[in-house]
Amino acid sequence: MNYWLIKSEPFKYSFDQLLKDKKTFWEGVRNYQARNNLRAMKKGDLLLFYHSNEGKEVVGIAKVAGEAYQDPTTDDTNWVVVDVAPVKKLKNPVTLAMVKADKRLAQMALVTSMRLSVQPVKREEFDLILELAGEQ
DNA sequence: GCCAACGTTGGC
DNA sequence: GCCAACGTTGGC
Repeated sequence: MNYWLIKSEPFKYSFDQLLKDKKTFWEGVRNYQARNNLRAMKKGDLLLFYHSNEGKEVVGIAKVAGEAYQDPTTDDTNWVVVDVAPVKKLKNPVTLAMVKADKRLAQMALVTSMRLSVQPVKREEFDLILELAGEQ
């Protein structure tokens, strides 16, 4: 089981929208590193859902509902999407400021590779985020 | 809206 | 294959 963090601008696709849709395919990734992370995802992997720009916070947990396949929105075979389903909304969103303020999370890609839109998360980091969210 | 960081493109 | 130019992302 692996853990990941995916970013979305809330006005483009928010976690609430995902809760409403029950399932979506994660499209629009046009960065090789992010793409490679998508390809590495396995069904059942857990995802932190981060809102960039507005909010700048982790708002929910989602999971990989289906592994990478050709992005249906383009003919370019370089790009893939994965199926994503909501798990739960966090009681208290974890803001970027909180993550940055916590020394234990200083190594998170969210801090070190700010612009990467699909990034791996360590199990300890995932647990810490849940702790900060008041989920455990 | 600005700008820093960073990834990609294209000329040489 | 280098690197300057350019475009995009995302925090502030």
